[in-house]
Amino acid sequence: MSDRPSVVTRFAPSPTGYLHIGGARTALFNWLYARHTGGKFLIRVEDTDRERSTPAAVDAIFEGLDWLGLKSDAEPLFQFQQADRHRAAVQQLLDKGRAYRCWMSVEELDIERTKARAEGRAIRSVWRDKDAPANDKPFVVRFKGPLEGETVVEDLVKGPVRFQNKELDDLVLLRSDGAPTYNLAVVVDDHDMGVTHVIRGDDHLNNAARQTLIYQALDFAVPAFAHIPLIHGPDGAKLSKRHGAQAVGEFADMGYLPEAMRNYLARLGWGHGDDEIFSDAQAISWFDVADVGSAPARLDWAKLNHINSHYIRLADDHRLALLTSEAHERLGTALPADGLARLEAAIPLVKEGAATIPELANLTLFALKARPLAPDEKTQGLLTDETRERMQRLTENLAEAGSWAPADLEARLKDFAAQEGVGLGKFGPALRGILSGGSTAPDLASTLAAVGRDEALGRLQDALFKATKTL
RNA sequence: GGUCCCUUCGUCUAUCGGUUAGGACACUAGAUUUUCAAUCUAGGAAGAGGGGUUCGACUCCCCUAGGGACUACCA
Repeated sequence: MSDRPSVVTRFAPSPTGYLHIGGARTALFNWLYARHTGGKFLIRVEDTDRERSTPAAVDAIFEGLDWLGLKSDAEPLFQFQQADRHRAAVQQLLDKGRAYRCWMSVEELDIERTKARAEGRAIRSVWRDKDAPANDKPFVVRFKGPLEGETVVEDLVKGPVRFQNKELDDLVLLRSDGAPTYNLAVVVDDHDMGVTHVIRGDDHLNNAARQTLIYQALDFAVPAFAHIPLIHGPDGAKLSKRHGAQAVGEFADMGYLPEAMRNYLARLGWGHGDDEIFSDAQAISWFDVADVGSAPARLDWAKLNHINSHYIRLADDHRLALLTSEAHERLGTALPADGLARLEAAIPLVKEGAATIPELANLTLFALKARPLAPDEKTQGLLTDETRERMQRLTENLAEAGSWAPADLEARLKDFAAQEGVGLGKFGPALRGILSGGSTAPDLASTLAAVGRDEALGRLQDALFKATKTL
């Protein structure tokens, strides 16, 4: 009996840049499927292109996966390190007559390519059936694909996809410098890693047919394929810089929570009835690649915001305070020494109104300002003589408050309004303006309480009594 | 050009031959109101087009149109 888990999935990014949001979703689907089936989720870095692969990109990708909470069940594999194994597989193919050396020059290839294109057929090398001449010129090794018959890719998302073998060209397995190419390496590595389900982007569907042929030539079991559609921008075009963000790091910086990202990304292209908001545990128990939609989905910022605001409400206040303080630093807000404590006091009051962390930063501004607050124009306008005098009476009233608890403050404000014979609208806005310095703030009693007795009375005094008298 | 994939409200989706085509986001109107929100209620909004198959098609088949991928000694 084998102790190998029944399902093994993998995420195989090429380290040529940051972790793209589409790639993140691919990783998420692989992860979900592995978790759902009780299998394993592996990561393989496809760095066979030495020109374009960079260590910085490797770091960026792992950082992105880490942030998203997608951990590999084994040490990540670096494809380039398997090069010897890849070359051995090519030798095997050569020995079996399923591959051949090709001495076509770049120029010759160019000519053949344009010719083949004009004739609407796949390109063929003249060396496919020619004996090797005695020479030491550089050559590549190509796969010798069948010219007849068809290859069917049984795709879990798209259904069976049929390809005529004669349409598939003889792809390069080994470059002239002896380095293996992607199409060979994926097959060998996926086999060696025991991958049973290849879940990857739509853009690989055509390759799947060629790869299937290689699997067969090598006598490897062909894994199940699932080609998931790419994510498009809100306008339906391929996601690009002008859509706001592509890298998962950018989403993090924009104040989205990883759990919100997982929920949103899972919902993009996959669904479970009418469920919109669900936990990781629910996603894992419900997810099946076969249920992934076959059409590309567009990134919808409004919905992402909605889901994120849901998770912000659920999030722990201390965690939010930390994130919000980072956001404030990025925004250039001057944080007082007790900034974190002030944030933690203010966040429960405003978190329901925030869709992202920067919004939370904006909503907590009122609590962080240092005395004396610069009065904004609107508040100045509110302070007619009548209102100013009423506010002075209110300040004196508040100064006598025995309790600074929100409920008591609330009652006190109401009593004061009654005592003055006016509605809250007569002085509420002015009180708010003075307390917040013009920033938005929660309801008045909560704001008073969050700011604290001394600070609140101080702010009132600064605004109302500066030139006249002290309290 | 060739091969392949895709097509339900503005967006994400449900529907797996018989539904008043459902939900969510967004939007609109109203309620609430001490700012900004949030919240509550109500409302408008969809099967790309054309042929078939069938008693009956969003659902199955074909064609067209429109998107997209691949067509590298990139992955």
